[in-house]
Amino acid sequence: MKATDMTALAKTDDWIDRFDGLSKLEPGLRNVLTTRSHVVHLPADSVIFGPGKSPDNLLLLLQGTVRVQQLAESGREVVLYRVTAGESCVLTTACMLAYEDHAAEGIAETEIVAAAIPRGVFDELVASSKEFRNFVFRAYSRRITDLFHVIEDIAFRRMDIRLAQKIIERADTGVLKATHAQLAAELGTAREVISRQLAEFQRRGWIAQSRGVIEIRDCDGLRGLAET
Amino acid sequence: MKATDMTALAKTDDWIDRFDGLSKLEPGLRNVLTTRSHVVHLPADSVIFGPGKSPDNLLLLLQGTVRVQQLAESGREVVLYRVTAGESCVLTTACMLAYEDHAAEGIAETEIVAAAIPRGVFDELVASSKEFRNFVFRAYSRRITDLFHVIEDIAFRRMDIRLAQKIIERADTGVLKATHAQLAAELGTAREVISRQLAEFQRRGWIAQSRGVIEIRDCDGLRGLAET
DNA sequence: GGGGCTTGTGTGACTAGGTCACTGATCGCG
DNA sequence: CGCGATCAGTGACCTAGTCACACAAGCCCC
Repeated sequence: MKATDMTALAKTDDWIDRFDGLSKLEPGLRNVLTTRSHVVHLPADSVIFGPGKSPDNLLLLLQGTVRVQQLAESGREVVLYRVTAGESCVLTTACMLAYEDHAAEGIAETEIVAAAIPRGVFDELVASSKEFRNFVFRAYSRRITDLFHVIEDIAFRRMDIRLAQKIIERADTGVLKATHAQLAAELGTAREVISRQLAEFQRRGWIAQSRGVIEIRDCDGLRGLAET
Repeated sequence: MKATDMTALAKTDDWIDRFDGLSKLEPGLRNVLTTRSHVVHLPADSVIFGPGKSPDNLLLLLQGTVRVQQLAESGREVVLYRVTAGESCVLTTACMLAYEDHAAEGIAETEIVAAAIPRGVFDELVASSKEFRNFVFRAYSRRITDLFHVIEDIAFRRMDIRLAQKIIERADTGVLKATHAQLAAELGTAREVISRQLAEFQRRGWIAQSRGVIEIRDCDGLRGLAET
């Protein structure tokens, strides 16, 4: 995205319409949102929140994606979910600040443009708008569903199936740029496990590999496994 | 709890004070709560909510505990968290109804007494009371923290440690009434795994077992493992 | 109070997944 | 070109989950 576009975004309130649940917001409240929030730009790899760093703004993502992951002391990680443009970071604000320190952190996967709503404004909007309340609770619901899904995956699903799904899901035009270590962190397992599974996928002709890149060769093969 | 006590509860509004975040609620709203919610009694093992059964009341637990667990198609389960007296079931209402069908279900572990707040009243209270909003968001926060904890446990912690912790946590006066199968469901693993671990604990003199009962013999031994 | 049922527990053999300690490959860069 | 850093492959070993059982303890119900 070019700087000029970003400036345009910052100066208009049309970003509100990018959020499903907010488009029907009462005009007066739209105004509150636009005048009392500010559009922020963050570079890729920024830590949005993390242990000891709770944000005091609710972020509504306009551009880019945020990866929310859980870290263990051992250094291993799992990706919990991703927040994409048009979504909000609810868990990470209203929630986080209220309770203890979490082992979860949110990281900008790309450059990011977001509308930051201060805590007070958030509270005010929740109080005054049914639309906004629905927006917030729907966002919560989605995230919690995501968490349930992660738990189910980790506890009950086989690694080979989860890996095949992940490859299909994240491969853009048949190519996925990621190291084995990154995929391991994504799925909450060890690098060696990924290496071995990918070697097997390759042996079966489903993928081709090179340093940091996986190329899908037989998507149906992968899909066959993924849908088991 | 006797029936007479329950009736007394239903007729007074003093249950509100059992909830930390609600005791300072504005008098008018206390009234809304008591007149427009009703106290319900449920027998043990009632399914409060589950796949295809989303509740349309927010439950505030006065007596008893609710176990929230995730089921897989395979039949295996994990316990996600428990709601105890003085807590609310937020995830299971505001959340559930909004989004897709979950694989999670809530079950009464004991006989239950709860205040049921209809959806409309909930919305009204969220709109009109900052106290109530904080109550709700704090409850969300706690639950989500619980979920994070479950994910961390399942993904990164060893079974023997988790089992030792669970025994300590749930053993009442040194005795835990539970079958191996129940403990397995609790921790999201297989019955055989529990049987083997318990056999090992017994061999070390930490516990004694009989059908459906585990008795702690050496709590320090268990604790030593649990705190690894 | 001895059958038969149901439910709970023990066990061995096997597979999947995670850990450790390496080696070798590839890349970027001075 | 050579060097350090990052990425990938491998074998040995351990933990955990699966499968297919056998066996044991309580529970009716004559």
